[in-house]
Amino acid sequence: MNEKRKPYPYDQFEPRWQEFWETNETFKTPNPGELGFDVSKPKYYVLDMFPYPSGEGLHVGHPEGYTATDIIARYKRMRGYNVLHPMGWDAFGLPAEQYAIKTGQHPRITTERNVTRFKKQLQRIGFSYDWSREVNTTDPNYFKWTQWIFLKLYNSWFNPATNQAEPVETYTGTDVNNVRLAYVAEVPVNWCPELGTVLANEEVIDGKSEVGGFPVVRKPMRQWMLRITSYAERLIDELDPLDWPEGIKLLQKNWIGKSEGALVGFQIPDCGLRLSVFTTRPDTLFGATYMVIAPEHAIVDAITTPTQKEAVADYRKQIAGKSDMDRTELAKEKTGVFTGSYAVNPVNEERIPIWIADYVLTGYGTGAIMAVPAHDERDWEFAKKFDLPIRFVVGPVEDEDKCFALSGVALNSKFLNGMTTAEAKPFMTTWLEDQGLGKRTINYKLRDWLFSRQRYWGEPFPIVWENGQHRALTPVELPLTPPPLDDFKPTGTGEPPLARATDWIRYSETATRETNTMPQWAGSCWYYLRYCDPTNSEMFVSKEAENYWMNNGVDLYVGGTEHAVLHLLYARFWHKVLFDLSYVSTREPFQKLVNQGMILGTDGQKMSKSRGNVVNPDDIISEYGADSLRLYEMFMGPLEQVKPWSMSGVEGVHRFLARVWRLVMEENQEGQWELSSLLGDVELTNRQRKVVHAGIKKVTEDIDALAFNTAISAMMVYTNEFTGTGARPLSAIRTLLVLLNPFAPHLSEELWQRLGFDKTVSEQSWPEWNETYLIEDEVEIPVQVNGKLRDRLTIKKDLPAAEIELLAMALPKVLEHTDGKTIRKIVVVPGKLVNIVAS
RNA sequence: GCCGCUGUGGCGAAAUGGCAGACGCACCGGACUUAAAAUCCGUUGGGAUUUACCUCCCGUGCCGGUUCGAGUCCGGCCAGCGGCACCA
Repeated sequence: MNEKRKPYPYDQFEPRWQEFWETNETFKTPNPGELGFDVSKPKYYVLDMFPYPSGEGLHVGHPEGYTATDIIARYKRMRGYNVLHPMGWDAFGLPAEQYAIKTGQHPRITTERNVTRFKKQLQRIGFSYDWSREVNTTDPNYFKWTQWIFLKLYNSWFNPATNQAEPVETYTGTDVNNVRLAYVAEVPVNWCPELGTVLANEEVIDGKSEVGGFPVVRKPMRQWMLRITSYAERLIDELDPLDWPEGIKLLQKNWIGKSEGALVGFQIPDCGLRLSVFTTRPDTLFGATYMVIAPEHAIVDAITTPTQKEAVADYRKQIAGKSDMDRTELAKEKTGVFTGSYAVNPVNEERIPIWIADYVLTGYGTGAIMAVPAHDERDWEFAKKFDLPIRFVVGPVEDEDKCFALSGVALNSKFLNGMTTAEAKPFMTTWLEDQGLGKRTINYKLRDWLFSRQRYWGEPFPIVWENGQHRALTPVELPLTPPPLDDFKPTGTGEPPLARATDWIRYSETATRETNTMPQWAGSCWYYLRYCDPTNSEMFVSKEAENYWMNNGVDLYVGGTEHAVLHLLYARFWHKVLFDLSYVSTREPFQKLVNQGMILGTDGQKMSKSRGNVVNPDDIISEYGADSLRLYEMFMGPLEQVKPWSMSGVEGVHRFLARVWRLVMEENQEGQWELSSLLGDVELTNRQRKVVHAGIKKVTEDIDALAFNTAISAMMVYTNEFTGTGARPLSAIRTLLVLLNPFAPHLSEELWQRLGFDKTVSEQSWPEWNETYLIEDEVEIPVQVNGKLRDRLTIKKDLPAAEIELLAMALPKVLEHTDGKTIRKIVVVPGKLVNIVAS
């Protein structure tokens, strides 16, 4: 019946300290110019990826990154920084809307309830967020500025001459609507009938929606787009100096997919048109034996001959009915139809047939290719299937029955013959340019960002339509809030749910509102800026606050890899636009990025409800306390690594914290905790002093390197050293509590207070170590024979190499193992080791 | 298929090119206890040999290389995980 006796009373003091921090606003960070701001301190901005407050509540993956940043935040404060460490909610999104569709409950209510729950859960872990800076993307005072930034995009264009965004007023071309960074286009989109909305390419996985896994089909629709492709070059180049994991940089680069090549024009004599293709292998032009264009290509009707008309029409119909997934599944087998027309290869005047095939994509390059079957796998397959000619123009050709897609030496190529691929490429490009047949070009895989959704629970576009023309609202008309609705269901026609709000739509006698909403990514594109100045009603962030906190960007940004190409690319894009328009002071938002590794279930599998292996942080806190949760999440292994959860591991760190507790406290006869009788104001022994200083050094260096697991090991070693029956020096315990504070803030504060030390631990400055205490005058070094450990030698640290050698050679073990052998070499690394090479 | 990451005890892991396995878990043994829990102390990579202290051999996914010396550096594989996937 008795509740299990707790090894230490965390359940009593943890809530007390959380309340203390809240009432005292311990972690409130003033802005420059505000009361309590200290100009003399340097700034540090440490940021978490804010969560989507789902109905499920927090899972143990969240506190992993959040604990890491909290340790850094607390540590940096103790090291004398002004620390910005905020938290907020990325609260627009599909789950709340789906729930609303099912229950009729307004998404705002669901969202508020989830936010409250998330916040409570986070506060139970004792994070040192400045909650006065909390932001919520669904708050009109927040999305007012999301809409405002959208208007900046709408009212800007990318000037290639200056390589940056400028206000549309500087554009001198004919139609500004062709260059706006936010524009409307009729494009083939990923339409998800089940969700009743279109999705970005990034939100479609294997032809299914990322959310829900519903089928997605291609369908042309009128949509809002953001011209992110203008920034492709800068998004690649400006990645270089950032302190990000190389893998993530690479992921972004591959996503943007830059490739250099040439545009080549092919004449079609029969209709007088010219077909332009993109190729990265202009050196293989002599091997182009046919052409392929995408079935959707605009030129198809014009070039199809009467005899092929029916076949082409059939094929196009067949392709149009296929979803992307079907296409992928059928990718193994090439399909296509001959158009009946021929083009002329500009280098050799050869007539080559033009086909249509769905292996050529509309959206990339010009939607047309020159096929060089001898040197391209896909063209090879296609040529084999339809019996088209194959001509090798790069050698050495070892097997005529295989495609040769590598670099080599040009052959059968007239003026290119003998050149290596690397030489032939630029030579041919220059030749084409000189002849007026083509030009050097760079192509990107990145497409413009499909920015509209047919949903209710998102930011409405600050746009009205009049006489078929779109026009921006003025900033004073913001925020534009969504209308109240009873029915949140998709209309099924592609018309967004907002279309049901007939009053809201009517802007004036002649103008109606845009009914699409922005995607969930919108709010997270700039939230880190809002934290700098969260309540500003005049600007999205004041110049002064932005200048101070964003100087050199966010200093540390921690989050999961799943955002490598979505959020992190979008946010960089918006930031660059704001930079170009002089609203922010840095080219890049996030100076240093760290990805925490996923936490798996105890079975080593990804945590999921269906597997039933989900660990709930609330349960861990109830049973072991918040400090144990924090400590375990950090002790599991390196932050960036994927690692499985272990309940006995939690108990392990829990026992460690209990040992720290009993270092200071002991239980009396009545079972009450009182200060340990072993505590004393005693001098440290040399050994203890070394342990203290080595501990400070290790913990400090490990925190700086984000190696929290080894920092915790070091504190365990430290604690074990003083856990004995001997006297416990207060000075050593005091230092331990300071080192422990960023990791286990509740326990360290509680013990600090019970010991009657000054103020709180949070207010202490970080301890320094003294290197001289770490130097031993005697060291034990290994003695090896032929690289194998044979004995050890304890010597004075600065003993000359010659003397070490003598001592080593006199060791019985050494004599034994070198007996009968010739000494070839003796390697002495003073203070490190001796290696005797004998044979 | 391409790109990236990771392979070390029974488990999570640690190790500026220099004593492999710190720290923790689990296991085993001991102390305390009427007993249990908790706590404290100790053992624990594998093998051979020995009464015992000892001593020796093997060992960081596999094969090779550089080096006095490789978990660490280089080359070639293999496996697991993640990303991209007809991008011309």
